Amino acid sequence: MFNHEGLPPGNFSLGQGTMPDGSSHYGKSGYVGGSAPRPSQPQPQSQTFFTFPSAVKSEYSLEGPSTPDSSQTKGWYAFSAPPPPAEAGQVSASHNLHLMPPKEEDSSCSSPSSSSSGAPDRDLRETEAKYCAHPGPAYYAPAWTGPFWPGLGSSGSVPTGALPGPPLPPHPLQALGTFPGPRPLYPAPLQQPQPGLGSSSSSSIGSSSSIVSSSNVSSSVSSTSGSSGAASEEGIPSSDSGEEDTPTSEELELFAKELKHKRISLGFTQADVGMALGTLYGKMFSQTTICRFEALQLSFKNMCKLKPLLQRWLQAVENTDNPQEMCSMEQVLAQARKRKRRTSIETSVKGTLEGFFRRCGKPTPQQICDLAEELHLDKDVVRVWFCNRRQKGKRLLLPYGEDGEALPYELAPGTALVLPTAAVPQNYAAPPPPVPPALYMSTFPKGEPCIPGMPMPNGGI
DNA sequence: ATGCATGAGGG
DNA sequence: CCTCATGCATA
Repeated sequence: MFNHEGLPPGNFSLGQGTMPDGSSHYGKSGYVGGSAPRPSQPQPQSQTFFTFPSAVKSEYSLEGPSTPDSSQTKGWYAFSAPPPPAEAGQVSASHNLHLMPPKEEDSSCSSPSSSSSGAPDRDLRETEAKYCAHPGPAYYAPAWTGPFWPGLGSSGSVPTGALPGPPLPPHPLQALGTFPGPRPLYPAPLQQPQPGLGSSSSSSIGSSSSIVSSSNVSSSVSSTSGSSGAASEEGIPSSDSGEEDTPTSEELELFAKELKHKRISLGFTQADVGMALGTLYGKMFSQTTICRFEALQLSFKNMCKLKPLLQRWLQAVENTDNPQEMCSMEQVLAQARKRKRRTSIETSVKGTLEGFFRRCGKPTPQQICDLAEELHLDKDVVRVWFCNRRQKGKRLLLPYGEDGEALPYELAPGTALVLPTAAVPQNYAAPPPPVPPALYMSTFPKGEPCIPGMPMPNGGI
């Protein structure tokens, strides 16, 4: 029934066959690891090393120059884990350990909403049933199609007109019109005090604090504002004049479109914009983020937070003679932070994970562990996969209130999933459920019910 | 455009 | 551990 909890951590992947083949990429070694001169970032990496919670954390390795095959160990554990060779576990385990995921039947999904208890499981809405007793309509697919922004859809889509013209406030930025000629990419590489913008700031959209202050960025800007530090607080956001306070979904959507449009017209890439923000505010963003912004794939809060910045950028480029100046530079930062190689999960494995996810969006550590073993993946990989999957689910399904509040509406099983057509960003036009159905079921024996939002008690850590 | 990863924060 | 905001690496 249950399994050993004490799985040898570290060794999942060591097994031989697993990773190597599956994930093809490893060979590439994009990283050169050490050599990079990294600008030491103020990251607290240190702790990482020591913490090793579950022992599995050994990944990264800069495998240095050579790691080729000799060790065959999959490339990534440079210092591969601890040696607890519990190989026995591997093999034998394979059969005795069965993940006990959620019992497929009823328990798990049956009442998706049964959670009525008020459980706010916003995510996992998609969980449905395919696997549940009834074959029902697999809502799964539909789920993906949707766009996400609640308000948007409703509006019927956007008037796509010109923006209402949010009053973009006259900002210091305008001063930018005349930039300091050579825009320094980043004001200050090392020092990034952006506590404000950081994730945490999320809390306050408008209130985000220090944005500008970071550095000289503002050589010109700051001066304008005068009070750099303090000002920052109000500076950016607020001044924007009251409007930035929580824009509606429609506004965000319109803005995103406008941004994209103008950006393209001006010939800028998403990366350029992200960088420009760095020059303007000292907080740079990646192409990824800009892309997601344009596609409305960020959380509502996050969108709200970024909008003012982008808005200012837009104004700046529009007002300047040579926009080119704002971007054009090229990415420089090579983050030398060694990052674990990106794991490439095989499609079939992904399908398995998806199948599991549908029944249980939040597996317990034990389940993760078992699943990892079963799939021959690192436990952390599995854990992260679920985290990302949940995040993705939310991103796509979570409805927002017009005013920005997330409305916890519970969807009736069938209804909600069918998202209202909204202005769909471009993606996901027709999302054929990427998951190959069935097949997986068998894999998981049913164990206890896994309620989507709740961690099972027993699974415990 | 997206998938997987990292890290800060919160519990 | 989880969520969230972000970003590198990739497809």
